[in-house]
Amino acid sequence: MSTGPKQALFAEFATIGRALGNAHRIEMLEHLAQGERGVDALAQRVGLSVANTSQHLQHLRRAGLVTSRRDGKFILYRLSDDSVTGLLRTLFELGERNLTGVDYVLRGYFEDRDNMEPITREALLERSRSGQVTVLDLRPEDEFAAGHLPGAVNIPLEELEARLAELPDGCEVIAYCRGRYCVLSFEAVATLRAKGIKARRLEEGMPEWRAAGLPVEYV
Amino acid sequence: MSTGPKQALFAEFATIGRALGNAHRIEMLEHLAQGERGVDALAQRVGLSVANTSQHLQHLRRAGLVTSRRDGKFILYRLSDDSVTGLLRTLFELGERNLTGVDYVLRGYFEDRDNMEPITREALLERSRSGQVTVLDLRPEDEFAAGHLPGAVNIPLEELEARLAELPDGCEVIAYCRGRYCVLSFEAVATLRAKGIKARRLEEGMPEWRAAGLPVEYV
DNA sequence: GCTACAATCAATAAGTCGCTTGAATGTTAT
DNA sequence: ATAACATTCAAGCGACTTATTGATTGTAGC
Repeated sequence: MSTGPKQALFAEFATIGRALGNAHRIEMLEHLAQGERGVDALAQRVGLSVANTSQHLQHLRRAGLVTSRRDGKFILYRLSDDSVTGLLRTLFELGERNLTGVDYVLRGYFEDRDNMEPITREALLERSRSGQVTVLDLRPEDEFAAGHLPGAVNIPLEELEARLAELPDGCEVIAYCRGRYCVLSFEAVATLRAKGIKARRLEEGMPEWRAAGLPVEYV
Repeated sequence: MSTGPKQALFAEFATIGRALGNAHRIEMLEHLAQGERGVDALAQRVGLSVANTSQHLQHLRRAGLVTSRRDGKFILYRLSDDSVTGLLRTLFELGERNLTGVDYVLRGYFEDRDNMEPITREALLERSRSGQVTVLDLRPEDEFAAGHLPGAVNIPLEELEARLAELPDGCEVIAYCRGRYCVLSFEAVATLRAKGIKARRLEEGMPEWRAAGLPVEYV
């Protein structure tokens, strides 16, 4: 009926919605939440062609979710705003609460999700003060270098089995990675338990930790 | 590349994004944030055919954003969760900050947005305690009846010019409606000022007021 | 039962999205 | 300059989305 300013505004907001309406783009946002990246690097991580990745990124930019800057040959993209992480988090929480499909996937893939019961940030802080735990970061080295939890050990998931010896004995391992739904830590916990090592997942990942204003280490 | 659980999860979350990726659906959500509605009633308010509205609503339901219940001949839809309002709000804030188009629309339509400078909830609470202001609700009567600001006067926008006499003299009018971007209050402020009445907009609308846990009147 | 009405379904046409391919632009290093 | 590389553009294809139409299901009231 009326096609006034309200419709025009909502049409604008809808472009943000559409930008979030694709699994690849959400995955890209999760990666960019770790730090800025070039197109090629991102393309590799999400397993898409460079041209395709570039188009997705422009889609995200049109929606105001990412910005870019040139650095020599590279064009580096990053989240345009800390609140993008917040938007993603709200999206995830809502999905986990109201979408049956989410629960289905989580249960289907990680049979015993009950045993996977994650530990919260607060609980981790408390327990790490008394030195009872080893904090394990499963992301690639460059993401680890761009900021990680204080005192965390970095072993990228692919190398975990080969480098089990680096983990101190008798300590419970708390694994974390990119975010709430990043699978690295899920797989790590499964691997560790199969080897008889006590392990649990941290509820959330690096961006949420950062967003909560908790200390970040760059060593 | 890998099409693991992460991709499956993100695909689920993307359905929420797609649901938000259409201006009509966002408008529907804003209406449903006022209270539950039948398909026909909603269709009229957003100016779409019933069949089309029904399809949009099913889209929203698939995304877990709305639920429905049967009441006699009617099927009433409502937001499935208070956090949907929160998601919308985050979306709006992000858009207002990062989308040039939003600013363009706001400026283009309401030439002197500076004069429109809205008043915050807190400021309204403070000033209304000393009785200096008239709070004006511009929504249709049924939405007013489903909950409104304490002490508010209800004059639907279409009737405003005819019912100016109902407003007390010498009092500044604070106008509000469905939400941050609902135009009713914008138009009302313009109308009132043209008549020489001091008027300002409340920054946000009913759902945000409710979400903030502030008192709601049902008289 | 039959009628009236609310809502959904099914089929369609026009438009948009997502991915691929190959060419074009822009920057660095030789 | 020229070569090498990162990124973007442009065209094209198949798949999905949106709005319309008319038929269908389900409920209330006679």
